Amino acid sequence: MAKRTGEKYLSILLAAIKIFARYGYHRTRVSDIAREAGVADGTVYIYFNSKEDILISLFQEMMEQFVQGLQTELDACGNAEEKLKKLIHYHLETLEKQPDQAKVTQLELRQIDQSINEGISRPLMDYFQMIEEVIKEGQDTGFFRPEINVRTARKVIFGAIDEVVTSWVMSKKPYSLSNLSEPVFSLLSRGFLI
Amino acid sequence: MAKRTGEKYLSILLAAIKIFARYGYHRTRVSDIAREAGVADGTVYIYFNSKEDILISLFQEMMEQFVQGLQTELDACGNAEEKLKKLIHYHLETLEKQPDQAKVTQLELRQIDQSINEGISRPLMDYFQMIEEVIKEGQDTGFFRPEINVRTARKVIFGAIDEVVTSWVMSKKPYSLSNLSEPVFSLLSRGFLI
Amino acid sequence: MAKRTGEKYLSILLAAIKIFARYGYHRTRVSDIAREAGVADGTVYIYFNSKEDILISLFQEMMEQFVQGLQTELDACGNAEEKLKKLIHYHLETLEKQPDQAKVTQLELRQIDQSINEGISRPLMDYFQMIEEVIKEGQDTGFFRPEINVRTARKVIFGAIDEVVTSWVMSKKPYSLSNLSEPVFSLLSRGFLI
Amino acid sequence: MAKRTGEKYLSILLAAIKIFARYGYHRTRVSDIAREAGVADGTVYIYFNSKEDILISLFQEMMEQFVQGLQTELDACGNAEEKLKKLIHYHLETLEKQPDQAKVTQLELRQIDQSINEGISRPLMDYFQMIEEVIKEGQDTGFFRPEINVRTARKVIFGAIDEVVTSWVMSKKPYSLSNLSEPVFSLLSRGFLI
DNA sequence: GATGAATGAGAGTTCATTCAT
DNA sequence: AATGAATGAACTCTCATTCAT
Repeated sequence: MAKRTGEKYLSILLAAIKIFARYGYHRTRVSDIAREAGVADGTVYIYFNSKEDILISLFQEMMEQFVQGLQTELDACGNAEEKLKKLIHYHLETLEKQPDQAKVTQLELRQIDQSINEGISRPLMDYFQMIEEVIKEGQDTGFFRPEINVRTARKVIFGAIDEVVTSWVMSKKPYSLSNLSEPVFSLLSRGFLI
Repeated sequence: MAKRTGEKYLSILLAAIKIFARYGYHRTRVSDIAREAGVADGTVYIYFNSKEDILISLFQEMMEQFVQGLQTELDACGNAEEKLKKLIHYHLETLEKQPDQAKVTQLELRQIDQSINEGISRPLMDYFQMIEEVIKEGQDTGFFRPEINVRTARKVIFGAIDEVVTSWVMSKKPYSLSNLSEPVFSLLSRGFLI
Repeated sequence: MAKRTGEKYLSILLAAIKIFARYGYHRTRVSDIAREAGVADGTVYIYFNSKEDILISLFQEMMEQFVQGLQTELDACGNAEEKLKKLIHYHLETLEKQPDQAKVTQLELRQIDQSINEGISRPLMDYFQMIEEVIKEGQDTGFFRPEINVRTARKVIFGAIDEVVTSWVMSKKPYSLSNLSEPVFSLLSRGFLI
Repeated sequence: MAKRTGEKYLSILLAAIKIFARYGYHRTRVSDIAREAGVADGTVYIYFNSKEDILISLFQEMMEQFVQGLQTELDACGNAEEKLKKLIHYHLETLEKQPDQAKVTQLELRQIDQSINEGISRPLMDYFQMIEEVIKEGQDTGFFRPEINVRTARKVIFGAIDEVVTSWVMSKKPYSLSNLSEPVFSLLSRGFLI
């Protein structure tokens, strides 16, 4: 039923990022988004099924771009170690450059009933998949410890990066996020122990 | 204004954990909680200021217990390495034993407007503090790499554990959570590289 | 924010007069008015900001018509004495012909917090102004006693008429109100003394 | 059921005058009055049947005193003209000396559903009676015009005084109220005409 | 008599969504 | 496709009143 293409689709999406980031998901009215996008309230429902659908679509569009961009970057890397380093950097850098998106991703998106959310978890799965592939490659090529459980490792990596971003968003961003990619990588790759 | 002690305070809190875990924060009506607790709707407002206050108080009570229990455990450990291992294990084990609390902490709690939430971040700070102290101790005693930035390390550790728990909660818990403490510790302490 | 024009605006206003007069302001539910007006509950809030706003708007619309009609009548009078007579008669006659409005004006309107009510006092001021102008004219043309304080005189006149109406409304109207205009005028113009 | 005597009865009444005058009837909570009176919430219900009953009792006590005092004053007057003059003065002076009571009488009392209020109209009737008796006496003794309808005259007199007081209360009392008794009497007794 | 914790009915208002134009 | 007026379900919170102690 939802159209999901066209100029107005984009205006609404851009308006939504802005307004969600400013007021938060629950405090945002659909009419606020419509006004910011310069369309009528009803028009929003030509392009989206619901208010929640806007937020989810937002995330999907972002993830699609993110995953594509990440793939390109990874393809240019020589080995798994480089790839992991690149992945961390790309994640942090992308969100640093788009603070509204970062706010929506780290805070607003989590206000949606997680119980069902196919719409959120599916696009994430693609990213998770990529992380796991990097790990597997690292094991196959003898860079990473072979006894590591891939799935657990992925959770640790993603959780670490995600928390670093969340901290940054909540702290109102007084420091560079992408500068943290090196220490995060170092921690994850070499660990704490001497 | 809110009373915050007494038998009914506890009944309401226990009822809220159960109901929030079952239906989710937004789908829960205050009257649902009141009914489960066996009190009148109005009684809830003698002990709590608002529906949101219930959720936050829930978290605060849980964190207080958690932090206390963790402190006891850490005090019994010989060195920082052990402490870190214990911390990870305690975090996973505690939530595994209280799946309702885990659900509320990992999913429902994040549906509250993060923008203001002193009530959520303050108790977390205490936990963050403890993690950072373990790291510092590890550095002082020569177990952990001294060049590591303590704050970043804390985010990596907490993020990793938190993501492991979230995954478990969302997966409907078909596997043991506490069994993951060993691999998570191994990853964080030794890293990926061979 | 409130629209304040259109067909439905009027339906709601008319419904409100009827229902307020029948049940009283506090016992009337917004949904009662909506049903009587044949609109949805929410529609009321497109045209009015609040339940109180309906009552105040009601009064404002009535006063606007009242003041306009009165002006026309006064313009047709030859002198101040005639004007005062006409004013009293017009006031009593108007409310006698609109018993629902009379009830709302004399009883329900006064149940609103007087502390703030700009919305009530402003329209009244216009009427007070007209009364005072009649008095001044009477003094200028040598009909009325020149030493009389205009403001006090206005209060006496308005208070007298208002009380006569209130008595009539509370007595459930078993007698003609407009028939009292002659004796009221006589009392106010000539006084008690022989 | 209500006790209506005793030390606490009085404390509650005095507290109520103060709080009603300050916050208005509807914005006052029974617990506010109880706190001000230094008693428990439940105690209020030993002495009064309801919140409305407090307000009405307040008025009744005031009117009883008022009517008694007025009677004493009138008894000391030589003739009906003097009595009318005294009555107006006494009314204005009494409320001027008790501004909290004035506020409650002129504004808060009218927020009660007038439709039924026996409790308000009965005490008023006594006062109305007294006014009418003064008028009759004036007619009998040849001071007042005999053709005047007593009831209408009473409404005109009471309405005039009442409006003068209401204006004063709403204006936040920047002028002397009792000073107006002379001009009001002059207007009512001699009228407007030259 | 006095207390105050507990009750629970009650309604104004919001806003996502629809649909006639 | 676009509009925006209209809909009506949904729900938190207040507070007068009660009653066991």
